[in-house]
This record gives sequence, structure tokens and C-alpha cells, in this order.
Amino acid sequence: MKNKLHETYRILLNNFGRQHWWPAKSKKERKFEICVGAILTQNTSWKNAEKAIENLRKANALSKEPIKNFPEKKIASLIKPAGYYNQKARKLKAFAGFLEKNSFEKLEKMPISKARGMLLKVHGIGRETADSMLLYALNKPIFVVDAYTKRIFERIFNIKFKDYDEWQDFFSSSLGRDTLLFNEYHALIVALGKDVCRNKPLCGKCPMQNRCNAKF
DNA sequence: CGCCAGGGCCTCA
DNA sequence: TGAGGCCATGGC
Repeated sequence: MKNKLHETYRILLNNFGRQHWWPAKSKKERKFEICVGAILTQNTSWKNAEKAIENLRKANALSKEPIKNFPEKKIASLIKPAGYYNQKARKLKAFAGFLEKNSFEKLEKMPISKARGMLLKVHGIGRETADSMLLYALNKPIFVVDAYTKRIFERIFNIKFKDYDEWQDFFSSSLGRDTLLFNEYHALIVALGKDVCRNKPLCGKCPMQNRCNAKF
């Protein structure tokens, strides 16, 4: 399976090109933005999350202190384009509060599993969001599993796992611990999932159509 | 117009 | 532990 996963990556990269999501190195302010983005894009298109981020930026609210100090209603109104804005306002506040006692520097020095466990205790941070933060903000080699990942690999290889952690083990046991690879692979999976391997798939334009086990 | 986005929480068996 | 309801705007 190791070779197949690497081959799939190579095909997706050739077909879609580099996605330049979040860069490997970034400053503290940038890390915060990445984490905010990870929360705002929950079950939401990145375009809508981006609008919410720009609203926060224009209001000088895209950093820890204002997120912590502004009224929750105010945050909610700024992030309206991202949807679920009341819930997400609360989540952003919870994350800003978490950072009061836990700096990015501290998190980066911890073992991954410990940092992950701490993030998972924060309201609004589930496994995918925690892993996105670990991978894209803290540059930890952890594979992000989302709805696209499950759908795509269920179809291509006709495999299925019960829960999130089993999906993650499937990838990391085959691919090792390569932060840059995981960064780009997940972005490519999203590109394939949203434009081609949709709920109603467009198999005719899929770069994996020769190797895919799904029949439609 | 209906479908669905780069999920997670809560409740209830 | 798993299924199901809920949250909500905007692009297509």
C-alpha cells in the first residue's frame, strides 16, 4: 500500500500542481491566523472562511487579544460569512483563551500526542481541526483526515475504516512522518475531492480513473 | 431552486 | 460508540 499511496500522491501533484496552502515556516501571528482558519472552515468552503478572516483583519481582530476581549456578539458578526457564526465565535474565544496558558512555542516543543491531546480538550477543536493546526501551524508530521479523504480512498482502494484514528494510522504507517508530504498531500486530496471526486463524481476528468475501484 | 462546503457538540440509546 | 439533530452563509 505504501507504493500505491506514493503513486497516488505523484499523480495528484502532476495533475493539480502545488496547492500552496500554508507555508512550512511562519511567525506567531501567522500561526494564529492558520488556526483561526482551521476553525472557520469547519464544514464550510474556504472561500467563505476567507471572507470571515478578512473581516477580522479589517477590524484589527485577527489576533489573540481582540479575540479574547471583543464581545462574542461582535466576533460573531464579523465572521458571519463563514456560517455557524455563533458557534464559531465561541470556539475562537475558547482557542484564544487556551493560548493564554499555552504558547505556540510550548506546544511545538511537546511530543505531538501531548499537544494533540491538549488541543482536543478545547471547545470546538476536534480531531481534524487539531491535526490541521498541528500540521499547518506547528509543522508537525501528522496526517489530516477529512470527509474527502475517506470518500476518495474508499473509492480508489475499496477500503473502509471505522474511525478517524484508524484512517490516520493507515496513512502514517505507509507514508512515515513527512511534514511537507502531508502538507501537500492533504491539499491535493481536497482539490480532487471538491472538483472531481464529489458526492456525484466526475470520473471523466479524474486523474485516477484508470486505477480506481469504484464503479458508477 | 436544491445541494453542500477543508466538522464538532450534544443527546440518547 | 454510533447514529442523528443542530448549527448557517454563500457559491454553483
